[in-house]
Amino acid sequence: MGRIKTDNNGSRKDVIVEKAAILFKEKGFKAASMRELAEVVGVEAASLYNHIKSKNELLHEICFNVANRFNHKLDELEAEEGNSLQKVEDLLRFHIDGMVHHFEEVFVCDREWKHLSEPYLSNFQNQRRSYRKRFAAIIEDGIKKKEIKKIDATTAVLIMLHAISGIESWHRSKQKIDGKELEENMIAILVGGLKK
Amino acid sequence: MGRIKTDNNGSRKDVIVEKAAILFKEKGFKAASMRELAEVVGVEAASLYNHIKSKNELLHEICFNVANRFNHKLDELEAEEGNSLQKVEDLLRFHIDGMVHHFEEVFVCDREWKHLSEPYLSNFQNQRRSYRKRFAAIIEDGIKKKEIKKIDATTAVLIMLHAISGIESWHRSKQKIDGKELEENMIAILVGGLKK
DNA sequence: CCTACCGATCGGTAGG
DNA sequence: CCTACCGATCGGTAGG
Repeated sequence: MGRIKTDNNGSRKDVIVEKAAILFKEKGFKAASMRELAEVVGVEAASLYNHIKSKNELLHEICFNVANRFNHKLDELEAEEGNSLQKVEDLLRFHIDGMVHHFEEVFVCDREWKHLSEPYLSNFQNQRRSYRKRFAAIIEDGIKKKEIKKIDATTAVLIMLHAISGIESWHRSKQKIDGKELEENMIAILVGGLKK
Repeated sequence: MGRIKTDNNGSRKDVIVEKAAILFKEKGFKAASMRELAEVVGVEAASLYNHIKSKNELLHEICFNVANRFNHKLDELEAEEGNSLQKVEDLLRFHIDGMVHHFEEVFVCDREWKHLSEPYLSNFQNQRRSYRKRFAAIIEDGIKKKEIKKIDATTAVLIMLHAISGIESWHRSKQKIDGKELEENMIAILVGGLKK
């Protein structure tokens, strides 16, 4: 029953989520209205609800898409053997790449997750806390192995993740340096700060 | 006419702005309502308008208070002679101190300035751009004098300012390390990343 | 500083 | 996918 037709809704919903990310990034979740979103998508506001359940669903779709990608990357990294400093660099490059190439979703996930509704909000906060702990554990491991200078790992994680979210300003700037060059500069400074 | 009485409104308004900063930080500017603010202040919503002109006025009061403090600090720093790396460290410590001790206002200024109304919005964006350029100029000066490693100064500024805004997470965390220790760790990593 | 209230806009639903 | 519309809530004002 509807086996064939329902799947066609997939791409339509994807477009809505994608446009929502752009809109939420520009105006903020609360300030963005469903009527504006409808206009961008090219339908009446009421029609959006044939594809989505609520405005909140759009936000948690965006946030969990992003969170899942990062969690998956971290899973991979933890499974690898090797130098901790190299792992940190690898993860940073993944984050930088995310900010450069999936800017809107990552930005919305970073800045608008507070507006998630329960139970998604708690779930998200737990995942976020866990992610940071695992990231810090890699750094601590590196400190133990004398590959990384002795610093507070939690603070280091906090610095790195937020530093990367600064790529927002890079997107906005006019005399943009090249994305690859941005990445190399960020790595030089951030990884440089960890070296002994 | 009203020379004496009008000044009494000063402290009352200050309380409102202060409470507004806390509320805007917690819920975001758009999601925070004047009725909630009134409740926190301890009056009816309508009574707030005897002290302020609009919700927007609260936001630009907060944002420009913060911006003025930072601009003033930078003025001082530029007037000094001395080592560029030291100046950068000094400015970073000022920013860290701002995030630790004037958390709500700085946070709101950082994250909610987009909701400023014209002409304040344009004014704010200009000030912000100018501030970053002046900060970058100090770093470039340090590179020229071989006090700082050769990196893109604009990227460095972007990293530092955003890294510091990460202190938000520190405020939220339970097993908080000491404020002073946080500062030293941040300086070690960030300034460490600039050293040759 | 309060009571009473306005016009605008919001997210979302009914029904086709 | 649209027209028509609802209840709730918003920022703000009038008048005392």
